[in-house]
Amino acid sequence: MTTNLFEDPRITAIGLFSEAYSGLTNRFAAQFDEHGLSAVEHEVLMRLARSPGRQLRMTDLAAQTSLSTSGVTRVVDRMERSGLLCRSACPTDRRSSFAVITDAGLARLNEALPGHLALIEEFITGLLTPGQLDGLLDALRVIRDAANPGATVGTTDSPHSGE
Amino acid sequence: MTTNLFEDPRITAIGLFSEAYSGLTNRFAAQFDEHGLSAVEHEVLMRLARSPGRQLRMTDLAAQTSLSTSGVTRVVDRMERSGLLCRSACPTDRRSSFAVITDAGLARLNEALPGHLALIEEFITGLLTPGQLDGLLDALRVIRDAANPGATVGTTDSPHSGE
DNA sequence: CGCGGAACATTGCTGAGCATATAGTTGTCA
DNA sequence: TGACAACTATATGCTCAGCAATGTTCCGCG
Repeated sequence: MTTNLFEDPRITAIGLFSEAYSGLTNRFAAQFDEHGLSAVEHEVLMRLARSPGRQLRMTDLAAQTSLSTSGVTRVVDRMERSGLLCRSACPTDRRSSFAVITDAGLARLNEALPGHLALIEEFITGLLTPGQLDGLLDALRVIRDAANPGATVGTTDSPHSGE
Repeated sequence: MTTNLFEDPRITAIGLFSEAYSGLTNRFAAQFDEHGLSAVEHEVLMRLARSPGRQLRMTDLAAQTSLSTSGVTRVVDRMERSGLLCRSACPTDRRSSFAVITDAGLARLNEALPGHLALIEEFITGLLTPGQLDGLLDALRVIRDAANPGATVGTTDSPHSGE
Protein backbone atom coordinates (compact mmCIF):
# COMPACT_ATOMS: atom_id res chain seq x y z
CA MET A 1 0.00 0.00 0.00
CA THR A 2 1.35 3.39 -0.93
CA THR A 3 -0.83 4.99 1.70
CA ASN A 4 1.33 3.76 4.54
CA LEU A 5 4.21 5.69 3.12
CA PHE A 6 2.69 8.82 4.57
CA GLU A 7 3.17 7.45 8.04
CA ASP A 8 6.91 7.45 7.55
CA PRO A 9 8.52 8.93 10.66
CA ARG A 10 10.35 11.42 8.50
CA ILE A 11 7.08 12.75 7.15
CA THR A 12 5.78 12.94 10.67
CA ALA A 13 8.85 14.89 11.72
CA ILE A 14 8.68 17.50 9.02
CA GLY A 15 4.93 17.78 9.34
CA LEU A 16 5.24 18.42 13.04
CA PHE A 17 7.97 20.97 12.46
CA SER A 18 5.95 22.73 9.82
CA GLU A 19 2.72 22.83 11.79
CA ALA A 20 4.42 23.99 14.95
CA TYR A 21 6.26 26.76 13.16
CA SER A 22 3.19 27.78 11.22
CA GLY A 23 1.19 28.10 14.41
CA LEU A 24 3.89 30.12 16.08
CA THR A 25 4.31 32.57 13.21
CA ASN A 26 0.57 33.13 13.02
CA ARG A 27 0.46 33.97 16.71
CA PHE A 28 3.45 36.24 16.41
CA ALA A 29 2.08 37.98 13.34
CA ALA A 30 -1.11 38.84 15.19
CA GLN A 31 0.97 40.22 18.04
CA PHE A 32 3.18 42.28 15.74
CA ASP A 33 0.15 43.61 13.95
CA GLU A 34 -1.10 45.11 17.21
CA HIS A 35 1.98 47.30 17.11
CA GLY A 36 1.75 48.10 13.42
CA LEU A 37 4.56 45.78 12.45
CA SER A 38 4.87 42.87 10.09
CA ALA A 39 7.05 39.88 10.83
CA VAL A 40 9.81 41.03 8.50
CA GLU A 41 9.70 44.54 9.88
CA HIS A 42 10.09 43.17 13.38
CA GLU A 43 12.96 41.05 12.18
CA VAL A 44 14.64 44.06 10.60
CA LEU A 45 14.25 46.11 13.75
CA MET A 46 15.72 43.29 15.84
CA ARG A 47 18.69 42.90 13.54
CA LEU A 48 19.39 46.61 13.50
CA ALA A 49 18.90 47.09 17.21
CA ARG A 50 21.41 44.42 18.07
CA SER A 51 24.02 45.54 15.56
CA PRO A 52 26.93 47.80 16.52
CA GLY A 53 25.97 51.41 15.87
CA ARG A 54 22.39 50.25 15.43
CA GLN A 55 22.96 50.12 11.70
CA LEU A 56 23.59 47.57 8.99
CA ARG A 57 24.50 47.73 5.33
CA MET A 58 21.66 46.87 3.00
CA THR A 59 23.50 43.82 1.74
CA ASP A 60 24.23 42.52 5.22
CA LEU A 61 20.64 43.09 6.20
CA ALA A 62 19.54 41.04 3.21
CA ALA A 63 21.91 38.23 4.14
CA GLN A 64 20.75 38.14 7.74
CA THR A 65 17.06 38.17 6.96
CA SER A 66 17.05 35.59 4.16
CA LEU A 67 15.49 38.28 2.03
CA SER A 68 16.70 39.28 -1.40
CA THR A 69 18.42 42.60 -1.87
CA SER A 70 15.45 44.05 -3.69
CA GLY A 71 13.19 42.82 -0.93
CA VAL A 72 15.34 44.69 1.56
CA THR A 73 15.11 47.83 -0.55
CA ARG A 74 11.32 47.68 -0.42
CA VAL A 75 11.10 46.96 3.27
CA VAL A 76 13.54 49.71 4.09
CA ASP A 77 11.55 52.04 1.84
CA ARG A 78 8.40 51.37 3.77
CA MET A 79 10.03 51.54 7.15
CA GLU A 80 11.84 54.74 6.28
CA ARG A 81 8.51 56.22 5.25
CA SER A 82 7.11 55.13 8.60
CA GLY A 83 10.03 56.69 10.41
CA LEU A 84 11.20 53.44 11.96
CA LEU A 85 14.62 53.73 10.37
CA CYS A 86 16.53 55.96 8.02
CA ARG A 87 19.19 55.53 5.39
CA SER A 88 22.68 56.82 5.92
CA ALA A 89 25.42 57.06 3.34
CA CYS A 90 28.57 55.09 3.98
CA PRO A 91 31.49 57.52 4.25
CA THR A 92 34.16 55.12 3.00
CA ASP A 93 32.26 53.41 0.19
CA ARG A 94 29.83 55.53 -1.75
CA ARG A 95 28.13 52.47 -3.17
CA SER A 96 26.98 51.25 0.22
CA SER A 97 24.31 52.74 2.36
CA PHE A 98 23.33 51.91 5.89
CA ALA A 99 19.93 51.35 7.35
CA VAL A 100 19.91 52.96 10.79
CA ILE A 101 17.20 52.34 13.32
CA THR A 102 15.68 55.55 14.63
CA ASP A 103 14.61 56.34 18.18
CA ALA A 104 11.05 55.82 17.01
CA GLY A 105 12.04 52.42 15.66
CA LEU A 106 13.69 51.47 18.93
CA ALA A 107 10.66 52.69 20.83
CA ARG A 108 8.36 50.63 18.63
CA LEU A 109 10.52 47.58 19.10
CA ASN A 110 10.61 47.99 22.86
CA GLU A 111 6.89 48.43 22.82
CA ALA A 112 6.36 45.14 20.99
CA LEU A 113 9.03 43.12 22.74
CA PRO A 114 7.33 42.31 26.05
CA GLY A 115 4.32 40.84 24.33
CA HIS A 116 6.55 38.93 21.98
CA LEU A 117 8.54 37.45 24.83
CA ALA A 118 5.31 36.57 26.60
CA LEU A 119 4.11 34.68 23.55
CA ILE A 120 7.37 32.75 23.28
CA GLU A 121 7.04 31.91 26.93
CA GLU A 122 3.44 30.85 26.44
CA PHE A 123 3.98 28.64 23.43
CA ILE A 124 7.54 27.37 23.77
CA THR A 125 9.62 27.86 26.86
CA GLY A 126 6.75 27.74 29.31
CA LEU A 127 5.41 24.48 27.94
CA LEU A 128 8.57 22.45 28.29
CA THR A 129 10.61 21.25 31.20
CA PRO A 130 14.10 22.74 31.38
CA GLY A 131 15.49 19.45 30.15
CA GLN A 132 13.08 19.31 27.26
CA LEU A 133 13.88 22.88 26.32
CA ASP A 134 17.61 22.23 26.35
CA GLY A 135 17.08 19.18 24.19
CA LEU A 136 14.96 21.15 21.76
CA LEU A 137 17.50 23.92 21.48
CA ASP A 138 20.36 21.47 20.98
CA ALA A 139 18.46 19.69 18.24
CA LEU A 140 17.48 22.93 16.55
CA ARG A 141 21.08 24.10 16.68
CA VAL A 142 22.26 20.94 14.98
CA ILE A 143 19.61 21.26 12.28
CA ARG A 144 20.22 24.95 11.83
CA ASP A 145 23.97 24.51 11.49
CA ALA A 146 23.46 21.85 8.85
CA ALA A 147 20.62 23.34 6.87
CA ASN A 148 21.30 27.05 7.26
CA PRO A 149 25.01 27.46 7.98
CA GLY A 150 25.00 31.08 6.84
CA ALA A 151 22.77 32.05 9.73
CA THR A 152 25.37 31.11 12.31
CA VAL A 153 27.25 34.36 11.95
CA GLY A 154 26.19 37.39 13.94
CA THR A 155 22.83 35.99 14.77
CA THR A 156 20.62 35.00 17.64
CA ASP A 157 22.81 32.14 18.64
CA SER A 158 26.49 31.46 19.18
CA PRO A 159 27.91 33.27 22.22
CA HIS A 160 31.21 33.69 20.38
CA SER A 161 29.66 36.23 18.05
CA GLY A 162 32.91 37.57 16.74
CA GLU A 163 32.54 39.72 13.61
CA MET B 1 21.70 47.98 28.99
CA THR B 2 18.93 47.29 26.57
CA THR B 3 21.33 45.39 24.35
CA ASN B 4 21.54 42.44 26.68
CA LEU B 5 17.85 41.95 26.25
CA PHE B 6 18.57 40.37 22.89
CA GLU B 7 20.42 37.59 24.62
CA ASP B 8 17.26 36.55 26.38
CA PRO B 9 16.94 32.77 26.10
CA ARG B 10 13.49 33.18 24.60
CA ILE B 11 14.89 35.25 21.77
CA THR B 12 17.55 32.62 21.28
CA ALA B 13 14.91 29.92 21.13
CA ILE B 14 12.70 31.56 18.55
CA GLY B 15 15.71 32.65 16.51
CA LEU B 16 17.02 29.12 16.42
CA PHE B 17 13.62 27.82 15.48
CA SER B 18 13.24 30.35 12.72
CA GLU B 19 16.70 29.87 11.27
CA ALA B 20 16.43 26.11 11.32
CA TYR B 21 13.05 26.14 9.65
CA SER B 22 14.13 28.70 7.11
CA GLY B 23 17.12 26.59 6.15
CA LEU B 24 15.01 23.48 5.83
CA THR B 25 12.35 25.10 3.67
CA ASN B 26 14.98 26.53 1.36
CA ARG B 27 16.51 23.10 0.87
CA PHE B 28 13.13 21.53 0.32
CA ALA B 29 12.04 24.22 -2.12
CA ALA B 30 15.08 23.56 -4.26
CA GLN B 31 14.29 19.88 -4.21
CA PHE B 32 10.64 20.41 -5.12
CA ASP B 33 11.64 22.73 -7.90
CA GLU B 34 13.60 19.93 -9.54
CA HIS B 35 10.28 18.18 -9.97
CA GLY B 36 8.37 21.25 -11.09
CA LEU B 37 6.62 21.72 -7.77
CA SER B 38 6.39 24.53 -5.29
CA ALA B 39 6.23 23.93 -1.56
CA VAL B 40 2.51 24.58 -1.38
CA GLU B 41 1.85 22.38 -4.39
CA HIS B 42 3.76 19.57 -2.74
CA GLU B 43 1.75 20.15 0.41
CA VAL B 44 -1.50 20.02 -1.52
CA LEU B 45 -0.49 16.80 -3.25
CA MET B 46 0.45 15.24 0.08
CA ARG B 47 -2.83 16.22 1.69
CA LEU B 48 -4.87 14.91 -1.20
CA ALA B 49 -2.92 11.69 -1.56
CA ARG B 50 -3.44 10.78 2.06
CA SER B 51 -7.12 11.64 2.13
CA PRO B 52 -9.84 9.04 1.64
CA GLY B 53 -10.82 8.95 -2.01
CA ARG B 54 -7.74 11.02 -2.76
CA GLN B 55 -9.91 14.09 -2.67
CA LEU B 56 -10.69 16.97 -0.37
CA ARG B 57 -13.19 19.79 -0.37
CA MET B 58 -11.69 23.16 -1.16
CA THR B 59 -12.55 24.45 2.29
CA ASP B 60 -10.99 21.50 4.07
CA LEU B 61 -7.90 21.83 1.92
CA ALA B 62 -7.66 25.46 2.95
CA ALA B 63 -7.98 24.56 6.61
CA GLN B 64 -5.29 21.89 6.39
CA THR B 65 -2.79 23.99 4.52
CA SER B 66 -3.13 27.21 6.50
CA LEU B 67 -3.97 28.87 3.22
CA SER B 68 -6.99 31.08 2.68
CA THR B 69 -9.85 29.78 0.58
CA SER B 70 -9.02 32.14 -2.22
CA GLY B 71 -5.43 31.01 -2.07
CA VAL B 72 -6.59 27.43 -2.45
CA THR B 73 -8.71 28.41 -5.42
CA ARG B 74 -5.66 29.87 -7.14
CA VAL B 75 -3.36 26.96 -6.35
CA VAL B 76 -5.94 24.46 -7.50
CA ASP B 77 -6.41 26.51 -10.66
CA ARG B 78 -2.73 26.25 -11.47
CA MET B 79 -2.47 22.59 -10.56
CA GLU B 80 -5.56 21.74 -12.53
CA ARG B 81 -4.05 23.48 -15.51
CA SER B 82 -0.91 21.40 -14.97
CA GLY B 83 -2.97 18.22 -14.76
CA LEU B 84 -1.83 17.37 -11.23
CA LEU B 85 -5.39 17.36 -9.95
CA CYS B 86 -8.90 18.04 -11.17
CA ARG B 87 -12.05 19.48 -9.73
CA SER B 88 -15.06 17.34 -9.11
CA ALA B 89 -18.51 18.54 -8.22
CA CYS B 90 -19.92 17.36 -4.92
CA PRO B 91 -23.04 15.30 -5.63
CA THR B 92 -24.77 16.12 -2.37
CA ASP B 93 -23.94 19.81 -2.05
CA ARG B 94 -23.72 21.84 -5.19
CA ARG B 95 -21.88 24.64 -3.46
CA SER B 96 -18.91 22.46 -2.65
CA SER B 97 -16.40 21.08 -5.07
CA PHE B 98 -13.65 18.58 -4.53
CA ALA B 99 -10.05 18.72 -5.57
CA VAL B 100 -9.05 15.21 -6.69
CA ILE B 101 -5.47 14.22 -7.26
CA THR B 102 -4.92 12.69 -10.68
CA ASP B 103 -2.69 9.77 -11.59
CA ALA B 104 -0.26 12.31 -12.98
CA GLY B 105 -0.33 14.10 -9.65
CA LEU B 106 0.30 10.90 -7.75
CA ALA B 107 3.10 10.04 -10.12
CA ARG B 108 4.68 13.44 -9.65
CA LEU B 109 4.41 13.11 -5.89
CA ASN B 110 5.97 9.66 -5.89
CA GLU B 111 8.71 11.00 -8.09
CA ALA B 112 9.53 13.77 -5.64
CA LEU B 113 9.07 11.82 -2.43
CA PRO B 114 12.32 9.81 -2.28
CA GLY B 115 14.44 12.91 -2.61
CA HIS B 116 12.30 14.68 -0.06
CA LEU B 117 12.69 11.87 2.43
CA ALA B 118 16.42 11.83 1.78
CA LEU B 119 16.63 15.53 2.60
CA ILE B 120 14.70 15.07 5.82
CA GLU B 121 17.04 12.26 6.69
CA GLU B 122 20.05 14.40 5.85
CA PHE B 123 19.05 17.47 7.79
CA ILE B 124 16.91 16.18 10.63
CA THR B 125 16.54 12.55 11.46
CA GLY B 126 20.03 11.55 10.41
CA LEU B 127 21.69 14.23 12.50
CA LEU B 128 20.16 13.30 15.81
CA THR B 129 20.40 10.33 18.10
CA PRO B 130 17.16 8.38 18.48
CA GLY B 131 16.74 9.89 21.90
CA GLN B 132 17.31 13.39 20.64
CA LEU B 133 14.85 12.84 17.82
CA ASP B 134 12.19 11.58 20.18
CA GLY B 135 12.73 14.57 22.40
CA LEU B 136 12.50 16.92 19.48
CA LEU B 137 9.27 15.39 18.23
CA ASP B 138 7.73 15.45 21.69
CA ALA B 139 8.61 19.09 22.11
CA LEU B 140 7.31 19.97 18.67
CA ARG B 141 4.10 18.13 19.38
CA VAL B 142 3.56 20.11 22.55
CA ILE B 143 4.24 23.38 20.77
CA ARG B 144 2.09 22.44 17.80
CA ASP B 145 -0.85 21.43 19.96
CA ALA B 146 -0.68 24.72 21.81
CA ALA B 147 0.03 27.10 18.97
CA ASN B 148 -1.75 25.38 16.09
CA PRO B 149 -4.48 23.19 17.57
CA GLY B 150 -6.40 23.13 14.29
CA ALA B 151 -3.62 21.16 12.64
CA THR B 152 -4.06 18.20 14.94
CA VAL B 153 -7.00 16.86 12.98
CA GLY B 154 -6.37 14.54 10.06
CA THR B 155 -2.77 15.49 9.74
CA THR B 156 0.72 14.11 9.78
CA ASP B 157 0.67 13.30 13.42
CA SER B 158 -1.59 11.56 15.92
CA PRO B 159 -1.95 7.82 15.28
CA HIS B 160 -5.48 7.99 16.62
CA SER B 161 -6.59 10.02 13.62
CA GLY B 162 -10.28 9.49 14.11
CA GLU B 163 -11.84 12.52 12.32
C1' DC C 1 -44.31 28.06 0.01
C1' DG C 2 -41.20 31.88 0.39
C1' DC C 3 -37.86 34.55 2.65
C1' DG C 4 -33.48 35.54 5.14
C1' DG C 5 -29.20 34.00 6.85
C1' DA C 6 -25.19 30.99 6.37
C1' DA C 7 -21.81 28.31 3.78
C1' DC C 8 -18.93 27.68 -0.37
C1' DA C 9 -16.22 28.93 -4.18
C1' DT C 10 -14.61 32.43 -7.19
C1' DT C 11 -12.88 37.11 -8.70
C1' DG C 12 -10.93 41.99 -8.37
C1' DC C 13 -7.80 44.52 -5.98
C1' DT C 14 -3.73 45.38 -3.34
C1' DG C 15 0.56 44.34 -1.13
C1' DA C 16 4.91 41.78 -0.96
C1' DG C 17 8.78 39.04 -2.64
C1' DC C 18 12.02 37.30 -6.15
C1' DA C 19 14.68 37.37 -10.49
C1' DT C 20 16.49 40.10 -13.70
C1' DA C 21 18.21 44.24 -15.62
C1' DT C 22 20.17 48.79 -14.83
C1' DA C 23 23.10 52.57 -12.98
C1' DG C 24 26.66 54.15 -10.22
C1' DT C 25 31.12 53.20 -7.62
C1' DT C 26 35.40 51.02 -6.45
C1' DG C 27 39.59 48.53 -7.25
C1' DT C 28 43.01 46.49 -10.19
C1' DC C 29 46.11 45.84 -13.76
C1' DA C 30 48.41 47.13 -17.84
C1' DT D 1 46.36 57.37 -16.73
C1' DG D 2 42.72 54.38 -18.70
C1' DA D 3 39.95 50.38 -19.29
C1' DC D 4 37.84 46.42 -17.43
C1' DA D 5 35.87 43.50 -13.81
C1' DA D 6 33.52 43.17 -9.30
C1' DC D 7 30.38 45.05 -6.07
C1' DT D 8 26.30 47.79 -4.19
C1' DA D 9 21.90 49.61 -4.44
C1' DT D 10 17.82 50.48 -7.02
C1' DA D 11 14.07 49.89 -10.71
C1' DT D 12 11.08 46.82 -13.30
C1' DG D 13 8.21 42.77 -14.51
C1' DC D 14 6.26 38.68 -12.82
C1' DT D 15 4.13 35.52 -9.53
C1' DC D 16 1.69 34.64 -5.57
C1' DA D 17 -1.14 35.27 -1.28
C1' DG D 18 -4.75 37.60 1.45
C1' DC D 19 -8.90 40.57 1.99
C1' DA D 20 -13.25 42.07 0.61
C1' DA D 21 -17.07 41.70 -2.41
C1' DT D 22 -20.03 38.72 -5.45
C1' DG D 23 -22.88 34.92 -7.08
C1' DT D 24 -24.73 30.54 -6.10
C1' DT D 25 -26.61 27.08 -3.22
C1' DC D 26 -28.31 25.16 1.14
C1' DC D 27 -30.94 25.32 5.40
C1' DG D 28 -34.33 26.84 8.79
C1' DC D 29 -38.31 29.33 10.17
C1' DG D 30 -42.61 31.78 9.70
